[in-house]
Amino acid sequence: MLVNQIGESIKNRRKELGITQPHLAELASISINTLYKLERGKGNPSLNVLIKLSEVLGLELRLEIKKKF
Amino acid sequence: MLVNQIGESIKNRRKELGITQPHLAELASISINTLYKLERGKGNPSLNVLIKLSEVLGLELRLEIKKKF
DNA sequence: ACAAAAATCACATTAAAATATGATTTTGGG
DNA sequence: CCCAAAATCATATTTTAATGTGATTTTTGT
Repeated sequence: MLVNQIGESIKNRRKELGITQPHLAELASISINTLYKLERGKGNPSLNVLIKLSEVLGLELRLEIKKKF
Repeated sequence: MLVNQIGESIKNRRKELGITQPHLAELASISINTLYKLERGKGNPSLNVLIKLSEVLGLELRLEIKKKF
């Protein structure tokens, strides 16, 4: 999973839940700037940021063995 | 998934493949110090570091909707 | 048992993420 | 159409991840 794909997933999930960037940022205790960059595929977020967002959004981060093709 | 769980997964996968920290660090183009900390659950690795390691280790990072319980 | 490599750890430095702020553009509801 | 909120973006500052180095401990192969 690439950086911009993660950003897309976060954004889509946020939209599904009908929350704004400012609201999500506050719920996850991160700055709106960090969230904005992440959603746009800019930057290189830390694992903690991803984990915090996952918790708020009801997502889970998994590291699995890649299926061949 | 928590930070130390990710570290464990990386370490376990590395052992499975029979690679050393110095070797994996070189293959993934990260410092052994960063890898060491990650495996020990210390620190807060960036997404790029996780992606690089995933590629070398044949893992994939996924962000899924959490199953209830 | 020995030696060499690997792993663990501390510490200092560098690079970059995270934040804060303010400005501009876009969007959505009334 | 308005206008207020949201989103986008740039820039500066603060915080911290990533690195480099060296030392110590642990593991592993012979």
